[in-house]
Amino acid sequence: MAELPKHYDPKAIEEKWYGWWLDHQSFHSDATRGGEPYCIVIPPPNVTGILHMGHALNNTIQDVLTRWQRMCGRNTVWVPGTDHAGIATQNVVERALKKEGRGRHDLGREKFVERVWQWRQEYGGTIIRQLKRLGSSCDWDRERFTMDSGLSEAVAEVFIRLYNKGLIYRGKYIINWCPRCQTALSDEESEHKDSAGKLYHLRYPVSGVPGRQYVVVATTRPETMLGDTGVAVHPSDDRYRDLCAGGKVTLPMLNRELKVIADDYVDPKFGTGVVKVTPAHDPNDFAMGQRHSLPSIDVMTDDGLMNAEAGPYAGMDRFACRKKILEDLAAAGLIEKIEDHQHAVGHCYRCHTVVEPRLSPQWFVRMKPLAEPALAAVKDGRIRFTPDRWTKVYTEWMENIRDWCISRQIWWGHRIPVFYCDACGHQWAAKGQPAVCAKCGAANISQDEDVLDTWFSSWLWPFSVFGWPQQNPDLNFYYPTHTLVTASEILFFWVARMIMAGCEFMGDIPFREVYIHGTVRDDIGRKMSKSLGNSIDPVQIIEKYSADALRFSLIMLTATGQDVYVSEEKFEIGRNFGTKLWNAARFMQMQAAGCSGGLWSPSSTAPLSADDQHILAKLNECIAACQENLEKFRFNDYAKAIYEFTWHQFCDWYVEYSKQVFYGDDPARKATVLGVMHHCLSTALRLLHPLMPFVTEELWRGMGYNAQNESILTAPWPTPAAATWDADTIAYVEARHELISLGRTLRADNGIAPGQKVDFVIKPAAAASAQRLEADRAGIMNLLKAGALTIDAAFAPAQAMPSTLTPLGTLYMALGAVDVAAEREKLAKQLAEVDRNLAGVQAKLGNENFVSRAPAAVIEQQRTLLATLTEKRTKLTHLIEMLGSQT
RNA sequence: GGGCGAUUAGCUCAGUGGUAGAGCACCUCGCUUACACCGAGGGUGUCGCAGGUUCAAAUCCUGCAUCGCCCA
Repeated sequence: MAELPKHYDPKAIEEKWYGWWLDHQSFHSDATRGGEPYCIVIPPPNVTGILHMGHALNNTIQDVLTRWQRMCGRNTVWVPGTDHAGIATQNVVERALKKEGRGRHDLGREKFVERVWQWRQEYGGTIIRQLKRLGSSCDWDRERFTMDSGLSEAVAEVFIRLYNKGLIYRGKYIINWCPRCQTALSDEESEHKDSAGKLYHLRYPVSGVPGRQYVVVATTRPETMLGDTGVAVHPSDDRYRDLCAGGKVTLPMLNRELKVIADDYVDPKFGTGVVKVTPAHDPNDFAMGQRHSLPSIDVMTDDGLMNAEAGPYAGMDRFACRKKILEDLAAAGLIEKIEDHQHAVGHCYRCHTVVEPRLSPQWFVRMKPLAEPALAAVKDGRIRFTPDRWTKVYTEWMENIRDWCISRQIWWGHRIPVFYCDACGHQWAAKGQPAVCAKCGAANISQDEDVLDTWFSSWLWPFSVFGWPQQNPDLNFYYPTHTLVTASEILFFWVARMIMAGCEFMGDIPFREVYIHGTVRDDIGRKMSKSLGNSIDPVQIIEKYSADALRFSLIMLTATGQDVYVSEEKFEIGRNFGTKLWNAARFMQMQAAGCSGGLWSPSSTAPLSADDQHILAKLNECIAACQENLEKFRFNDYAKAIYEFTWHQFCDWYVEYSKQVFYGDDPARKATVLGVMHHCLSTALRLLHPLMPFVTEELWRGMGYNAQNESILTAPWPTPAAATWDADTIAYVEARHELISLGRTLRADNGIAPGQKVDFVIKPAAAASAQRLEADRAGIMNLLKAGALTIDAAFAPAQAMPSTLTPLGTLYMALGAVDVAAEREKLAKQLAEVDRNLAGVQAKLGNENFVSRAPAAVIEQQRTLLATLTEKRTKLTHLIEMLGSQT
């Protein structure tokens, strides 16, 4: 095979392998194939969306799980798709129309919806293409869209079932109205932002109460006073007994008489203890209005202007009206005071316009009955959240659940399947387009104008993607799905509702585990957003650093469930790691020539050196760590485990060790070492494949590991091998690594250039280590760049020599000229450190409480430490004495 | 106002009771035939503050401070 180029060039390779996987249906799963299923459904991205870092993280995690489980042999499917994003998509198309000088009403409903479909055909595939660039191993044959006919049927089915069960109702309630989108929003779609506002204290004239000219009410939205129909005080508030006993309060500007009511809702301690009551523009006021039969007066239009009820202010924008009404009140001397006031103001999650709480006829789902089984599913552990703390957030939301406003006053979406008969007034829910009234048979019927909230289709996703309500083998095989991977932002919007829908319509949970990852932020902690201009485009990162680098870096940075801080330089981690891996493979290719006979494999009986055994032991540890961390959703620890093994164990030590074998003249040893390397690399590639699918596939084939499994995608996930080595050997190699590092420090401290050879002497601490060191002489010399190496238990330096204590003995470096003062200082510092530690250990062991109460193992550990430190102290003292006798 | 999270090396973060760690950045030396997207070496940081529990606390408990998020 051709020699690999020096640098990995991802571009061509990523395209090549993604194409190959698609051509070979590698991501496709089929229920008829049987086996143990593993299933993930994608959180469907918005069809208008483009890939951002949040998607990149979310989908990388799903792909890691999917590829891992596929390699583990499960019949794995990751179902992709997009949602129709009612408001967002309609906004996009309306904007395009506006450029043509037209609005949706110019086209009419039917033509407009056609136009949206057209838009979707043309531009809706962007994010899907981007997910492919990322390497997502979705089963694209199963791609779904929430407006597909099948999914639309699911929506209708669900609506009708709930409607007939009495769980869907229509009524006039306070909802969040977006005057720009001109539609109702659910509570979850109204984002509360803290704003610096004002609290206006207004005087409302009073008559019929001696000594009281007016009452003072406080409000943050003075324009809503035009809809006031009452003022309220707390029933036990003695200050206002007189007012309740027959006072008359008049609304300024409109001279409307306001009813005085007493209601527990009023907080006597807030403001003056009197509140204005505006039932049509505030949820709490609405509730009070209901309790006291106050009329509700809506003073605004759909687009946020004041309507005829606002009298002289009719036609003004709501904020212009606020300004004008304050001027007028001030002129009339009716403003008592204005205070600064911090409060949360709802904003439309799509267009960020200030939401207007407003009385409006809308459709709602009664959530309480749906919430109970969904709450139980989490409480009894059938569904597990990771990190666990989300369980509490979920529980609290579910326990205080409020009804869900599902109607939207837009055209793009699933139209509410409710029909009205003009003849008999009958109202019913039905699929399709009934021709006549279900009750009286009259033909003049009409359908409700509203469409459903997009989430009303998303909450069915885990089963609607498999064809529900049609019963079929896929649904039986894949449902319930296994893992849901999502960000905390849509816990209420989506996750909670899916659980409710699963329990209600499938009679079973939709998934077993929910992994909630953090939000991707910029490197100073701000959420990435277009308006801040701080977002990093994942596609650009892929162009510059490769998809593998993007994926690896993101996961490496993501502590379980914590937010991720990214900046562009961070992606170098993944790129550098890919190159490192690539070059290790190149090195192995170059060594193949000098081997004779069969390469080592785990079934070989060829003798293994200590280093061979050590790297195999480390590989075992790595396999175990990858497995454990993936099982626990500790993706960054999984990434770190494979990174640490590949770079610091395999490349830093084993590859370096191998050089003296390859540069030597023992062909059988060469074959063994190369075989061990291939075993390590082919295993590491498989462990890494879920995270870096492209480079691992390229190397899998490039290194010729594809005899049994053409693609690494279906190669078996590694399991730890049976250990054929002993702990002493492994410990010895670790100790020797330490010796070599300490020797290098000696060199650096004494200013020896990296290439310069210098002689070393080891005075071994024990006979056993002397033997092993002797056997490893060549390797040690190589790694220390030693000119000569003496191993001598009786060694006593005839002159001053830089030295250091290692676990295997004292290491001396031969130098012509030695800076004795510097050497003495270094040793003195080490001695001080030993003394400090010694004091700590002695204090512990001298403490009777410690000895009597600490576990035996801890005491033993401290005793060993005491012995080690004492010995170290003796040796250091000796070294210093030796120096002292020199000049 | 309620809840949750964070506070550890210059930066980003691991570390859930037993001698403080990683990556990056930075400094020194080196283009030694896998790799300069590299190698070797370099870490005293009041583990936010104050109490408490314990033989032993970055780790458990309480309070406080600062920052962030969610919900009212």
